[in-house]
Amino acid sequence: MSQVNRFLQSEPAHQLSLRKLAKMVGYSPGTLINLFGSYSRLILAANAQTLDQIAQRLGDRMEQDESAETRLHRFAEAYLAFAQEHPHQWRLLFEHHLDEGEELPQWQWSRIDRLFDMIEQCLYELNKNSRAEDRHEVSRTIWASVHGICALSIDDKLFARTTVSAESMISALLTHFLSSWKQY
Amino acid sequence: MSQVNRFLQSEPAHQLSLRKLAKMVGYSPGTLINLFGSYSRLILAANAQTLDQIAQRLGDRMEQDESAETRLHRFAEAYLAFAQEHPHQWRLLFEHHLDEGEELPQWQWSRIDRLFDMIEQCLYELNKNSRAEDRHEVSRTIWASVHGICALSIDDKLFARTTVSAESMISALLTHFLSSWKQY
DNA sequence: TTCATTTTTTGAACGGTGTTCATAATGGCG
DNA sequence: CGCCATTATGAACACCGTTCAAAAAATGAA
Repeated sequence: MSQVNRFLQSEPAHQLSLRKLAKMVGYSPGTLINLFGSYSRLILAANAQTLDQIAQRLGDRMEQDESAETRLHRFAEAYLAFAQEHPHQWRLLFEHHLDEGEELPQWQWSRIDRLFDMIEQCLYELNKNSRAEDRHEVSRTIWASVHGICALSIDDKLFARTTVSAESMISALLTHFLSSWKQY
Repeated sequence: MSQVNRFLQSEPAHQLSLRKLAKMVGYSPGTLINLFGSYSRLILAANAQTLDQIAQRLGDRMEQDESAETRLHRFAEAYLAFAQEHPHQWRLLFEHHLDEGEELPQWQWSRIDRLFDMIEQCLYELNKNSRAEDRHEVSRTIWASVHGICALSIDDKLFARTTVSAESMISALLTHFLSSWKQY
């Protein structure tokens, strides 16, 4: 069902509909719905694919053997780049709230975990005295912060008088935060 | 049209509809639409009210004469508190994308600006050598970061093995970031 | 008050949405 | 071929935001 994400390259998510999608792939609306269970779960499947794309890009960016700190910078830059290149797709990934139904598959969970592990590994290299639980929390803190900058940036809700670049904001965030954190 | 936000206290935004709202306030759907122009603009008006609520709470929290750094902490805590107390209302404020139509009114803009000014004032007290443009960008960076933590926290998308508290994440973020930033 | 004019409100209608389900088409295989 | 199980359909349902001619209400002048 990559047709979903292909649609989202050019049009926002709220323009997409089960019926349009059905016409696109040559199926009846009802067919799609008893294949995925519901429209919401279809979106969930598309989001799973999106997350795979992101995971792969971030994984690639992490393989280089630079310093832990610049690796974190590359990580965040890649994350921002994806959000900027595929804003509709990226937004859908986070704005879709699964409705009391099933949780997302745990192979998805594990893939997310692996990404956080990369961050935590960098944090370990930056401060080998740090406790594992701290690195766990800090990895979430950093990622959520970067995520917030990306989100408000692509929605143009930073309310800046002069347009500020998300790149430099992320860079400043990481530089200052890490410079303090890595010394306890 | 505070009935909108009253509804959002107990039910998510996607459960709300023009027709339900019309029944609630005793008007016909069509009446509401040629009063606000469209459903989207009605939501915009409700969001304006939400932003006023937030602005007032943050403003109150800033009047105390504590140190600049703890004032920033109070600021972020109040922001998080509102998001946690009114998650649907808060989400709608940021997930509603205005559709190619009008911009949000500029009295709204100025109210947002005033909030950022408070942050920038704290930043100035923390580092009087800082340049104004830097404070401008850093205020956005801090706010976007705090916002990201709030957003992922109330959506429960932090993917933490043990539930981590958003409060401590925000506190750590501000502490470490500012401790580095305030010395250039 | 009465009547004409402007403003406000309505409700039916339109095209769209996700979802259900009896029915129909299809595929596999003795 | 005939039978069964799987798969796909499309009409129907209840809802959505939006439009607009007509009706109701408010206004003001005579």
